[in-house]
Amino acid sequence: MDFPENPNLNPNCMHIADGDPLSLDFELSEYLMLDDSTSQSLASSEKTYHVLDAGCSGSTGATYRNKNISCKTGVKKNKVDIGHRVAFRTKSQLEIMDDGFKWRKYGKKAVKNSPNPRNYYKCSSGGCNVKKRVERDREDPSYVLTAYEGVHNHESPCVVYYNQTPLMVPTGWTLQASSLSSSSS
DNA sequence: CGATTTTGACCGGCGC
DNA sequence: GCGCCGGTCAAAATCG
Repeated sequence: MDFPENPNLNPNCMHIADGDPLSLDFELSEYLMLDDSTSQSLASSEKTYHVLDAGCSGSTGATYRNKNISCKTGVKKNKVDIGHRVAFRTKSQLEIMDDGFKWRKYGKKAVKNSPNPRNYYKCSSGGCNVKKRVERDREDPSYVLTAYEGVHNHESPCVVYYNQTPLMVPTGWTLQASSLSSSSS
């Protein structure tokens, strides 16, 4: 898989602080790796995801066509290709998941596909233009769809690195292989 | 008092 | 060309 900038540093990994206040019960049901080179071609509301098998070290699984989280304006020709996109679905009451970075909300939008508003966050660290998009699953309001865009070029404010582990799983998270059938209640 | 959130306006791309 | 839609901006409000 591609973690081009920082081999040690997962682009969007969860940095779990010790004694993390995350006591809520959410389970990561899907971890989706968005290959940007393929997403260039998206012109409709369908998008191709590469499923990253949870618990398996960074292997791209089969492509997965289902949701339409993302949209057309993800990559602008005039803008710098931030290159890295990760989306995953999390079962959680709260959509604000503390992944160790500081996020500043900069927008909220009601999207057509979903009855739920979508929130836009930016990494509040200067020079780091990683963005994050959070919305509730339209079919499962108990799930939260989170999409990261870009790679952090700095360390997390509360750094706890688990080197060479592609996916950080806080204690209490239940990872599931990326099959929809097993992810639902 | 600085940082963050809120919220409506604005902008650009795309389909018709 | 126009309208729709998603994404971003920015001023005001709020919070710590």
